[in-house]
Amino acid sequence: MPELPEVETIARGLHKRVTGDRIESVWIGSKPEPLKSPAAEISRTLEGTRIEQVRRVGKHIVFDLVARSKNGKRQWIVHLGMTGRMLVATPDAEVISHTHLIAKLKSGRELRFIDPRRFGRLEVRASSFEGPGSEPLQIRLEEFIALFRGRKAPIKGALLNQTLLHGVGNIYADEGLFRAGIRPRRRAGSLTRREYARLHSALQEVLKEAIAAGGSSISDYVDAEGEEGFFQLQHRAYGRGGEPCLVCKTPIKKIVVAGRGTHYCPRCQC
DNA sequence: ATACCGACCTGTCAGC
DNA sequence: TGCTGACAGGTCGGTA
Repeated sequence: MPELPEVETIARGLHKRVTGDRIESVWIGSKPEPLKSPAAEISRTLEGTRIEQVRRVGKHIVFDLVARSKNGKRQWIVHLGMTGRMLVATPDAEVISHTHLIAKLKSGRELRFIDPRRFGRLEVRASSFEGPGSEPLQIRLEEFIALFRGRKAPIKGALLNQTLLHGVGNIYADEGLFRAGIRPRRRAGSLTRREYARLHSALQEVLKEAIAAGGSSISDYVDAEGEEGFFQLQHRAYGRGGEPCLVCKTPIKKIVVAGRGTHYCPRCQC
């Protein structure tokens, strides 16, 4: 589900609502599949800590936590997979199906992790989490070019590779390539300097606009307050297969690249 | 090292 | 109405 703008929106919402709160107890459901750390370790690590801040790294939500006694800094890393949600709820709110974790907070509120497809992952760590790749919103052009030089994979696939750039997923790869006028199947290493520059700024632009719109809600994305985003209304390529290009009216094509549904304009993108 | 492809899960929707 | 198959904001591990 969530790519950089959605995770950013969720992380900001969580930061606003739970910073300074304390995790009193943690319940983890009986199917502990969506975990990277063992369930007992997760509860033990979270319980009694104060939430110092919540932020996004790539597609991960990072909770920076401080234990009460020792100066034990620790982190709770959440990846939402395709369908994960992290909600702030009141205890009387109905516990919907596929709720895998509930953290009770001192304020009386709860953090709830819900994930129907269970592609999401929960992990606790002691050391600082850097994420697998570079931040799309921070990377400078030269470094951006260096990531893709020499690569034979299609540029779409390279954009999805989290060890290069982290945070870009299927929607924003398509939207970025559309805005940059570059076909998704072009070999990543074959772009001209001009094209890399266009892609670099197009990606940053679309990601920023999407954050400002609260992310894209296709079927089930909601932020920490349960609110939908509305950037899906501004998609120019993603999900528009067969519909006329907003620039030239040519029907948008839908193909498969790197195993993912891929949308592009055969006239505007070269 | 790099790239592809199926597997992992559940829900939904189109087509028959 | 109900079944089947395809598809979905993502990653991972095995294979070539």
